Amino acid sequence: MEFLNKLENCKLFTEIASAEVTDLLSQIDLTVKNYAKNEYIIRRGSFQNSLVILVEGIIESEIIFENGKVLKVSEQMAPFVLSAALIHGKEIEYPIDVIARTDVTLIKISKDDVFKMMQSNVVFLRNYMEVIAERTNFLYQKLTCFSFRSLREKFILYLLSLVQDQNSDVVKVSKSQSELAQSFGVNRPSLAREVRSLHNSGLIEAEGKDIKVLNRDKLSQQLSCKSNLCANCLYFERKRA
Amino acid sequence: MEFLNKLENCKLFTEIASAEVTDLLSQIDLTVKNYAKNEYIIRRGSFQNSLVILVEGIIESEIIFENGKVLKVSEQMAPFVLSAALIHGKEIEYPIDVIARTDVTLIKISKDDVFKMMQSNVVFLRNYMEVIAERTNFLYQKLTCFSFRSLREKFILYLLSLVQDQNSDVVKVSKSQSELAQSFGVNRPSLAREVRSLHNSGLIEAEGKDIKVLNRDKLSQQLSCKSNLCANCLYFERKRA
DNA sequence: TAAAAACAGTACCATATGGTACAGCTTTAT
DNA sequence: ATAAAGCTGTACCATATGGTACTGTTTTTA
Repeated sequence: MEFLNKLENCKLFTEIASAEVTDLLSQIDLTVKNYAKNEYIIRRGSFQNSLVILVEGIIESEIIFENGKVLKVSEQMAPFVLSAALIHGKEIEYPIDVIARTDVTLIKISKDDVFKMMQSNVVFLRNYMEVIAERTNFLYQKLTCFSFRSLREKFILYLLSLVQDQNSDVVKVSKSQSELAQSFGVNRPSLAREVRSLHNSGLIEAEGKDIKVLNRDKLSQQLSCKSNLCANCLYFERKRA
Repeated sequence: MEFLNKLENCKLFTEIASAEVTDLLSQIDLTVKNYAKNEYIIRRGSFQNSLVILVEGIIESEIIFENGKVLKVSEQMAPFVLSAALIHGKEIEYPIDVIARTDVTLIKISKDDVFKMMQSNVVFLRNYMEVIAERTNFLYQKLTCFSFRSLREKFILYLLSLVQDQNSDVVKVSKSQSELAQSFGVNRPSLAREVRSLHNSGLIEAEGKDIKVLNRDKLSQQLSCKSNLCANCLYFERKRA
């Protein structure tokens, strides 16, 4: 059980003593799977019956359409729980593609075994429901952001979150423009144009991946509504402790 | 317990015998609440700790922004379960506004009591998870539709769903243009323009709320991707048996 | 280290949608 | 019955974004 310590870090097992976790897991079947970088882990349209716990590596959830368009939904690093809600539906086609962005190790637990664990440990049940609640909230926020925010606003929100994360007005963008554009659901040149526009209005200084926020307040004023929706964790979910 | 029969129709209690439902409910506290038409049931930004079961009437979930913009997320008629996932989160601000569209009766059950029921009845737990799975799927579909579909496509999908529902090429639109526009997240005149455009291209004959689909196939061909995402239940969730 | 791939910057034009305004019709409330 | 409110249809212009193409730079891969 070499993944035990990694599993324990996962939100599903917080506040459950090591011994109890071992006990819980001994009642069920775990499948350990490895995926190479860029391999598909789940395909959109398939039927999923297993809970997936990412114990090593980084994955990306995205929707890849027939016409080649891509919407990047989120990016997550281990430990992370996948498809906690969806496996409990009947005949639900998985709505997104999940792809390994690095080499990845994950654990699969069948739906039935998930139920077993829910019934045999209340804390696990609580944790599980909390994971689902957070994901649901994430989806609502994403939806909100998509229908209310212009590209300019999306980028500003992203910038402000970087400023907060890196605790500095001079930030380094870690994503490529194409990636960002895919997260925002827009064309890549459109994003580049918007960055230039913010630069030219004197709100930021952008040079490659280095961006200096010149006036945080003026930047915030560009937002059509101040509600803190979307401010955090919207585009890329944060690492969970 | 006058609402018992109505509660039993709710998805949460399917495949649970009447006697058992009574038993389950006797262990917990139910609060019955009434709301008048157009009253707010839940406000965006508030903290919700109770499961809400709609037993009578019609409600609407929407996001109303400070600048007056509105996105209609869904419309549901009794029996329906609300906030099944979100109440289990810690400090999650409710992401949508819920409004009574008719006079409404609903039942509230505290988060703790929900847990009690989950633990004391496996079928209830299963049903509960299924409700959450469906809602999650709905949100993903909505998100997908929002990022991939043009207004024209959204309207075509809506039309095709009407054709299917009413089982005829001549359909009656039951919603006002403003409502539809809010569901699609666009301006009202933009929608009107698009309807005119479809009419002028000879794909439909639109006169007021009566629309005749002249060529179902040609209409479908306008869709950028054929995937059956969004085809059903996307804009307005269907009545659940 | 060289070749290939990915990337950022930019230009150009097309088009979808936003925003506003107004007219005439229909439904709802008084 | 009348006034008020809400609805559809339409026009006009502004603007945000899409789509494509090309260039030069940086990073990755072989």
